[in-house]
Amino acid sequence: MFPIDLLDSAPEDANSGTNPASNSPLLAGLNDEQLAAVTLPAGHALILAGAGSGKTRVLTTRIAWLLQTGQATPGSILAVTFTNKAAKEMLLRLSSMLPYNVRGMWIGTFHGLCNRMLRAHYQAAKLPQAFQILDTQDQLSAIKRLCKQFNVDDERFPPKQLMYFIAGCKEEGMRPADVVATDPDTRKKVELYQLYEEQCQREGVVDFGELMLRSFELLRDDVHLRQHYQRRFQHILVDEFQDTNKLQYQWLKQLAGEADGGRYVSQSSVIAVGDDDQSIYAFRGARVGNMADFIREFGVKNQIKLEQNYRSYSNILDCANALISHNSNRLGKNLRTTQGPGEPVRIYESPSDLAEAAWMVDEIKQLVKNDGFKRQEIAVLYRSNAQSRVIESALFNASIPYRVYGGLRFFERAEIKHALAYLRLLENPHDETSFLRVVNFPARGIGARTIEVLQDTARGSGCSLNDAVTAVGGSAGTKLQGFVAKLDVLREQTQGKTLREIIETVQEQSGLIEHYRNEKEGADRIENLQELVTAAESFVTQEGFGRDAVALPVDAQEILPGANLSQSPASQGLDPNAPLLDEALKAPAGTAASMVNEDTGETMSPLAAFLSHASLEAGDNQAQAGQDAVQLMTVHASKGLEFDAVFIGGVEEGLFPHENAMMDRGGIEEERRLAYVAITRARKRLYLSHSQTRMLHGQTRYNTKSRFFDELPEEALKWITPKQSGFGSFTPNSGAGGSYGSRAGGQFGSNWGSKQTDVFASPPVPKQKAEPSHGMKAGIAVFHNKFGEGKVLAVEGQGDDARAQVSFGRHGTKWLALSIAKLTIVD
DNA sequence: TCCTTGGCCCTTTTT
DNA sequence: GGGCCAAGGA
Repeated sequence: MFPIDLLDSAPEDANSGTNPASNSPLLAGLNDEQLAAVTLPAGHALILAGAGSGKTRVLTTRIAWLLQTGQATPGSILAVTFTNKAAKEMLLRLSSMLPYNVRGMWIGTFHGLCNRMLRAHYQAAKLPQAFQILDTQDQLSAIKRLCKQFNVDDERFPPKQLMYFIAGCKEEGMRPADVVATDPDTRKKVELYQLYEEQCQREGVVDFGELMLRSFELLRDDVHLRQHYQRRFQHILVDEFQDTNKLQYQWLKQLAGEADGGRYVSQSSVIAVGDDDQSIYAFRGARVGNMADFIREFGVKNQIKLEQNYRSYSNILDCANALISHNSNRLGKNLRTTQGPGEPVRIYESPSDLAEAAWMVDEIKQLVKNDGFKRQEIAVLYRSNAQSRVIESALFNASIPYRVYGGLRFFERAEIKHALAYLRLLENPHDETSFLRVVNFPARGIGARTIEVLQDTARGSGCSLNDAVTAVGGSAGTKLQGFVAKLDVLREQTQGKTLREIIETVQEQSGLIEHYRNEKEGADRIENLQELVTAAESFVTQEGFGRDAVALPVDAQEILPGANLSQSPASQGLDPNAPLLDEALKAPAGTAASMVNEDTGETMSPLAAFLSHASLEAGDNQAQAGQDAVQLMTVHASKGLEFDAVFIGGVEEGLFPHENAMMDRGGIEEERRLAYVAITRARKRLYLSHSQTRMLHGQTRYNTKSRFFDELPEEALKWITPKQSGFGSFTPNSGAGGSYGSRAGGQFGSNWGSKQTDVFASPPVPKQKAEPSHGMKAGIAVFHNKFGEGKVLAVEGQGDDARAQVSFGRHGTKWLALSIAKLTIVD
């Protein structure tokens, strides 16, 4: 057995000793590359940080070092990341290095910082003060509404596709007028894009792309504001630079002062940190090319590569390096480690996805039992979410705790969105997405027909739905007016209340709680609604509003002196030379935010801030953190994480690389980067597997092993075959379909035989227990005298203890002891 | 108005 | 296979 604890003390130790200049405790333990990056002189620089090379550490230490050596003030730093997770991590580390509150610093996600900027300058950005942020769900429903209104053929222009189109345009920085439309379809889409924009503006809402674009335009078009921020941010640090899209890069250029063609060039230093080999978000507009552009356009002299990897054994790194070397146009980088080769990377072929999952379960059991791995240090990664189901059920049947990342997150839950919609309407009654979401929820007799009349009326008189209700007659009008009156009453009742009180009042008065109380499965939802109160309370405390802060000011205009300001930047307190930040950092927390304050971003009441937070940060779905459970997630979701043991399933042509990515070279290269990311997650053990058959979308597919296997170094691999044989040999071309597997060359690659031990003579079937006598297994149909026909979801236990989980439709899902319940198997 | 049914779609995912 | 949505019946 491999001594797995060999590594446990390694990372920090391996870091030290190479650094002669570590006279500051801050710099202690950095290796030469890291030290050079942390102590870079002023000027633009690119840091190519390989996986596991201590990137976040370098970034945060750099910031702390700048501050400690007096080269920067907290307010002169802008640090931007992509995910809330990364931003939080950075803030957390910084706050442990720095003696003061780092919350007021401009550290956050692109969208979070844009939101902050737009809140502080909402008038210059031509937005209402209480503008609301649409998340993807909201955006889609807004687009659907628009399409309905203009009778758009949703066969020809599916709303989802329109949404991608609009988001894509915004990612490129294009307004409708900027889009070159050569064909009628595109012209129509541009027209709808224009209408969508008008709708959003009318309703006072912005989508994610708009946050970015609006903020960019604000900087571009308002010379005073731009110069102010350019002078202010002397140090700009960008994390995951390879994932920036065109617009984000332009935004950075505005802040860095490079965009004015030399007329105004700031003294700022931009440090971009990234890894071109880990760019995996091209499908949402990320442009690796930004790295090369950055080097050229900013005249970057300083490039530092962090290639020392503190995470993985060399067999794993060798695989990663060899694989990624097949990509073209790389900036060039090779991970190295001082750790030994470690275990070989294991590769497994299975006859079916079920067998693959069963093999994983067996291996996981051994890792835990024999090799002392913790379950939470074992991850199963897959290319697409659909793959998780089979693995989940295998783990479930083996009673191995697991946790699936991804899926529905807290703020995306229907009941939470309903509650938030009421809250948003308190702030902004013209937010039609929210209005329509709850106008008849809980049901109050306002049907589709009534809504239609209301929408027509509103359109006819050019006002919002909220304002149009008085113009609707009859009983329909009465009901609508009742709804609006209810909102008015709520707005009244919540004046001067704390956020907690507001949410509780709204949930109670809106009838949401009542509604879910009467619903069969409403208990969970009520629990979630209560959780919303808790979330709000901890938000308020964390943001420094103070628990008792008044969340809805009695009169916003009065409390917010910024509210009626001004066109001139001077009147917004934007004296470029004013020391903005130290004040902000010292500002006493605990009062309701009351100034237009760029450092906290709040022109906002706690309620407004919380609503922004809910849109920008959907909240995680990590149900029972802390439980020692195997981690299941997509490769995308695994970025930035690491595990002792990693399984990558479904490494097959068509799945990984994904068939939709095979059209062009760029697609394959992105898939390869994705595989690179997946491989570099592993510290000690790495398993790759592929399956000859796989059920996907209700069809059996026959996949060949991925081309990526051919790009791995043979000496780092171990091709494992099952110890036990059995079952008839697998015939690839049996069965229907075949459209997937019939690639030239047949099922097995040309160099297959040399690597695989006799695959046909003893088919690679993993160890399987003999079929239990009751014959129950997940997926089969059964009949029960009382509950009728049902489907077995899972089986566990043996002999007399054996029990099955069966879904009976209207009777729900039940666990039945097989020795007692009379279940017959239906063909 | 609510519930059932059938058709359709299906890569990855953050903000 | 399964989730979502629109349509149709009670």
